[in-house]
Amino acid sequence: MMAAVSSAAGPFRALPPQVDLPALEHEVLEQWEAGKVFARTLEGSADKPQWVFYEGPPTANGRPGTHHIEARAFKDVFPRFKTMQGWHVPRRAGWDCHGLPVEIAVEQELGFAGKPDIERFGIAEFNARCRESVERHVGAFAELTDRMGYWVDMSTAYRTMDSSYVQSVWWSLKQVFDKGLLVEDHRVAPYCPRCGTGLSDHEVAQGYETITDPSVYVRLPVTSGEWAGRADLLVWTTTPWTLPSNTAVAMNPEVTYVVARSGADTLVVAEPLLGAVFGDAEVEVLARTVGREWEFVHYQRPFELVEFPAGDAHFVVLADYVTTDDGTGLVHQSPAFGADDLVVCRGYGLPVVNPVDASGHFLPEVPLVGGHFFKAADPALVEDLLARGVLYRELRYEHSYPHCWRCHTPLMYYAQPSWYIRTSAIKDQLLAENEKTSWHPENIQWGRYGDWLRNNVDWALSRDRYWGTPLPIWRNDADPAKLVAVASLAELSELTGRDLADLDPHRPFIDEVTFTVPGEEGTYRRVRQVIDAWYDSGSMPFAQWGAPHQNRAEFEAAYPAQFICEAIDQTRGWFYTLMAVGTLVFERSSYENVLCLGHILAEDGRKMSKHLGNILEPMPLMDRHGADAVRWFMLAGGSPWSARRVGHETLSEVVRKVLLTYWNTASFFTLYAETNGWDPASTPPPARADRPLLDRWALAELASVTAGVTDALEAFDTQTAGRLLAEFVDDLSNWYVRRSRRRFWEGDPAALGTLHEVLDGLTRLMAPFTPFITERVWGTVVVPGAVGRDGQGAAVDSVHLASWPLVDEDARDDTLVEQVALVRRLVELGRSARTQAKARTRQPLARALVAAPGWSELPRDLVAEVADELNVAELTDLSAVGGSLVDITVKVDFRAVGRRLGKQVQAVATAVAAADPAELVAAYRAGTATVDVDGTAVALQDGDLVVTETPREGWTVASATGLTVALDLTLTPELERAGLAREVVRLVQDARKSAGLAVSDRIELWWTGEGPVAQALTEHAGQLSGEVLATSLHAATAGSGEGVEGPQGSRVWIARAADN
RNA sequence: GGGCCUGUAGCUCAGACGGUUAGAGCGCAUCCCUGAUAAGGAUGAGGCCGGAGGUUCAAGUCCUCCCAGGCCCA
Repeated sequence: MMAAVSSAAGPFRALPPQVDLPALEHEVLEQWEAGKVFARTLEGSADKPQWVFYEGPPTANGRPGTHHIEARAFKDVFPRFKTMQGWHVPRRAGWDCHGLPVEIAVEQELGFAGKPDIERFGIAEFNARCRESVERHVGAFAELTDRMGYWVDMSTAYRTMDSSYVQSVWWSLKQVFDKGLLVEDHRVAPYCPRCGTGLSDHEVAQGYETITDPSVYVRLPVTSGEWAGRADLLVWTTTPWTLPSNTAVAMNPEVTYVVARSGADTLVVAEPLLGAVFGDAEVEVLARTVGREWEFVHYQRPFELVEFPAGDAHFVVLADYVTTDDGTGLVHQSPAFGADDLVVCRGYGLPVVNPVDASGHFLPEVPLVGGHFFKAADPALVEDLLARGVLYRELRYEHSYPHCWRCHTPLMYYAQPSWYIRTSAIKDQLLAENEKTSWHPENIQWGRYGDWLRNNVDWALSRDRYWGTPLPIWRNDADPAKLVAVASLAELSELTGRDLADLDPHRPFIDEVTFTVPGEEGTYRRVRQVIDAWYDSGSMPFAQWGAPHQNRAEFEAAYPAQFICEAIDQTRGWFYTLMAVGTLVFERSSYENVLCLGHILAEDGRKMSKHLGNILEPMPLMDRHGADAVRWFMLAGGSPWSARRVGHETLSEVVRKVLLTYWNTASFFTLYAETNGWDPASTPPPARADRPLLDRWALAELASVTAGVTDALEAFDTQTAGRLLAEFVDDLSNWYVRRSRRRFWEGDPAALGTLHEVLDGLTRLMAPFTPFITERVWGTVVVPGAVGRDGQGAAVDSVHLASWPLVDEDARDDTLVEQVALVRRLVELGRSARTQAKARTRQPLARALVAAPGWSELPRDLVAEVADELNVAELTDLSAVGGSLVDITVKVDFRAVGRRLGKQVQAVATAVAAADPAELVAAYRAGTATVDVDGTAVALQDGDLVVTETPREGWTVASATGLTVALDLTLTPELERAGLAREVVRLVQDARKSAGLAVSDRIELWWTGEGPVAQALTEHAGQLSGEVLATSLHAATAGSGEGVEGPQGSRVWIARAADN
């Protein structure tokens, strides 16, 4: 900090006007660390009611990006706000440790190609590497968290891989199992052949990619019935690799199909698709029948590469799901690779033939494509179809196709046994829980998220993988129908008779645990799967405590959460799993309010991505602009729920407009508080009512901003809160401080006390948004002057330990706020008029005319504000000047009249426009105005008209609706001399500044000049020396060439006075 | 194909209960002000408020349809 330069004895020390915000933030971080401030906010509120926040665990995989700051800023601002309001808000960090992302990262490090490599390497060693990888990445997140000032307790962070966490998850799964909602089923499910595991719907949802596939139309000759040997079924598919296992062809029973001949082809297609198939070619329709007539008609299958079991196959089946939207209306069936196919073919007792192994490759014995990866087999198969004349047409087809969200391998739909949670059975409950949840923004509730719930399908829970919470189900090897779900290692110890309390519950160790049940044949062995890591994160409300095995009371006290927050991609992720697990296990959702954020984009409006080269790394970003700036942008720069672009431009604007303006106001205060040695303890400001209007205005604005910000934050609306704060910072600096400067120079306790009080309130309001800069201002501005004024404990050493400001109802003064707003509008108009006339503000003018509603009620002090700001000696009310000299335009105030008279407003407006303005306004001001509408007299009330008056001539005028300022530009020699004196004052002030003088330094002043300048300086010598703090004024001999050039050939120069 | 979001100045975005001259900031130009200010202020250019209908005395704002972009899903 700057050393004290003054001998004054007040408690304040000046803050430098310039500030290096990132450096300041590092100092504040040290201060928090040393003072254990975060911990003290928690300890201090320990006896207060709890406001529960859940931290959605980031996947501890890969490095954090700038978008991570977004959610973390919101996760920080509301707990800080609530803490200041007097709630106890424990915040516990967490890390999502399990899952495919981690496994894939480790596989890549080890150069593995798939599961066989892992099996050879050893599961124990592989999982150890996964654990180590997770621990590595946690560090980078912790660093980001700390730097941005996100207060969350990382020392007690929960980790989904910890034994206690895993056992809590087990416990919950056993609850689900006992309710009959955890079942094994053989279904066709999305499956990643590279990872060798099925995926859940919400994982699939994240991995759609646009790709081009072959789109083939294939002829299948009819071999039975009326058309045997005379026609071909035409089927369409985008997955030629499923054709070798073709089992049937499905037709819609209700759709009309035709047998159509075109050239050499005779094909069976759905009638509505005739045009799409044949195009412009000439077509002869030979027959027309509904689909159901075709049932059991046999055909020749496209390939003879795969053996089918004995029994009937390769005939037409009927299925309602077949549409005529695209293709041919005949759908090729391969039950191993299609969910619908499996259901339909099962109904006909057809076999499930699968020539593709679990790694996605055709079995080696399959001719032509043996050993090919499924998608890579397409070209060879299509070529063969073409060669045999079976291919009718081949196109390229661009569509979005699901890919593995982690490794980008195209997914197969693949029939295999999996464990499911029957969430569809609790759909109504989920909808009911959603009804009770408060979403921000609202539309997510019944839009994106509600749709997702309404279309709920069972949760595919199991993964045939390694690094995850093992599915805690043991199966009897003699009777596979006998299953035991286990809720903890303690329970497992009982079942096995061994103490397993310290067993690592992960694979492969848990797989080795087997047991028998007395009186039952066979041995119980664990099923091999692990579970979806999303289930882990959805379990955090209880698993973070290890509940219910331990900390049961803590868990119950903190369930459900009042607040969670993530980005919109979590609608089907954490928002869902958290609600689903809560509802499954406790029949109650685990959160009440959820804030759903839009994504952060790069400056070019695209997603940040490595290959676009538009990544902004979070740590350098904060070290350049400061964490406060980045936080402010995230919280208040645009709407949090729409996508926003972040860039250096935007951030430096935040720094300049918000942070530096605030800082400079604080710095200004300290400068004059120190210079004047102001001590509120010995020189308290006068009672509010006795302070100047401007002080009361600042306090009134503060009260109204306090109310507005509080309301906005209660509604989770940081954007509105931020806008109010930014506007207030601007008003405070550019109106209150600027207009009150003179009083600060003089050390007026009313001004100093008011600004001190306002900075106190403002700093508290801003603290949750920008915790660093407010902390410094608190320490240097608020604390030294705190004298227990407001009973809110102002003297605490951190703003984050301070209480949230209450709205000072006594200070609110809406009339005053409106009057000052009027003053500022008039000043703007006056400046506009000056600019038009090229009359610089430094040139004093004799008078101006003002017309404005409410002008006559304006207090003298505020009138003086306008006069001073416009540098005009006298302001006259235009309406007092007299009708003959002014032009009057008048129109109705549609809002006022429309509200009262409804549709008559237009007629009134016409009548008002037709009336003589001067007469009408005179009557209106007397309260007796009426207009004639269709023969009836309509009385006009006060506020019904907008009157704009402008002087007829000889004035420079600026007007807005209902407001006019007119300047008299006549310059007398006296006024010109006053202008010259002002000019010289400005020159001297510039000279002071460039000489680096302190604001209170006294100077000696020399000048040369002749004629009006000399006269002006002599005449205004007192004012001049007063303004520039000159102890003596010397008229020097002309022509010495010293100093700076002034108006009309004058020169001035200065020296610091000896007696400072 | 369905759902949702967005569309306002060259760019980034505000616009309460519908009210008649639609606002900021950035950028540009010309000025002004300055005992805190890296700031601030004024003026100017720049707008069919995506388009078309409708409701209403009155629509950027409410309703319907369409167009464009994005996200999510089939």
